[in-house]
Amino acid sequence: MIITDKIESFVMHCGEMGSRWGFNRTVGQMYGLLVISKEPLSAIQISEALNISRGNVSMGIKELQSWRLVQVQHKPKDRKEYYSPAGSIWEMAIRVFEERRKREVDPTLSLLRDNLLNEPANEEEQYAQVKMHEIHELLETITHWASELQSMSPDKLNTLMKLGAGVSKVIDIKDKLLKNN
Amino acid sequence: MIITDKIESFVMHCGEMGSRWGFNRTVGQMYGLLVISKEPLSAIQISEALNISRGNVSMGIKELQSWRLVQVQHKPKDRKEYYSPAGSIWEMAIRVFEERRKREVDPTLSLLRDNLLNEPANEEEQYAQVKMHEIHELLETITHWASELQSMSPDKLNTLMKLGAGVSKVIDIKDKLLKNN
DNA sequence: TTAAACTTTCAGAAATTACTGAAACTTCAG
DNA sequence: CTGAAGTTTCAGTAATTTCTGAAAGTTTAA
Repeated sequence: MIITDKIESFVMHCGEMGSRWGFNRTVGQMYGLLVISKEPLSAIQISEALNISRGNVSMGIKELQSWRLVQVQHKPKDRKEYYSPAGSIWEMAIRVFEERRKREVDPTLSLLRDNLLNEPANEEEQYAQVKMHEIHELLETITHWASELQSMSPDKLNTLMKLGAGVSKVIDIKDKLLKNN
Repeated sequence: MIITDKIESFVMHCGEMGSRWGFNRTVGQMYGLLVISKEPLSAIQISEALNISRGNVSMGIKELQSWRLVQVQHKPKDRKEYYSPAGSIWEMAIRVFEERRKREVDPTLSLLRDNLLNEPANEEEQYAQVKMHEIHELLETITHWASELQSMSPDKLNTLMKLGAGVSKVIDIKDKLLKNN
């Protein structure tokens, strides 16, 4: 585990960004390290490379597993567990996206659904409910869309993204075709 | 500022989700409160409704302004500043999305760009660089796509989202049409 | 079984982040 | 000007989150 400057700067950056991405500094560093390491790493190697305690590594791995971002491997004649990133960069992005949706949006959707069941008791609540309804609708539309996109193949999705705003024109054409029929 | 149970549960929820959405508890509560309040609120009203100090409200408003999520208003014959959410629910979502991209993705893109300029010094770095390149490409594609989507009218975007995975078929049709010409 | 080699857990310490409240600052009516 | 009505700042404190390291737990080879 020789960590050169270049690798270190990337790993440290992942640490700094960690909390913005939804985990904490060391978990961010750990993931960064695993992603750019050619070989899977053992808990001890991670703890030495990042100067953190063995226990912390264990908790961090657990956290990364809850995000479905790491994989455990074993080497022959060795009882240690070795960790490596689960899936391609593309899958990593999908998973982070998906997990964040679960943590950031789903609880809100469920709260809103509950609140929308009761009749508003006064004018203030009436207004509040209208707003909650708007938010609910928007979040529903977005999550539904997101899950449909996720079900597309990476390949198709790539085409779609590269198409960019051009998709708007394609939709216009479709509308015209439909009218003519 | 009568806060009924229903309104309170929403506001408190925004508080709990606050840190996941990128700000802290009180900032989340403040924003939730502003969103479901029919009338703009003064700093004092916010501080009383949420039981937080006047100074904290000031800092929170500053934070929300940095996200471009609140607007200041004035009432005639009144020197106080009144705050209300900036823009529709739709715009709110766009802004949160945009600001988060700035904070969560842009710094990483710039780090990756810098790192990719130098030649890898050894095999480990070689591998690291390949990975960084993959990440860079993915993030570029996504941010570029996101900014194109943002430039579409809410209306078009809505059509697109409602179309969902169906967009894939539309693209297929387009490809066929192109081949025939 | 045993014990070595490993992993996990968790109470308490350390580090970080958020909040308060008082002082400093700003604005404006008289 | 002056001072009343407001806003902002920030040092110190409170609350929360993260990290450590030792103890408990697990697995497996012999």
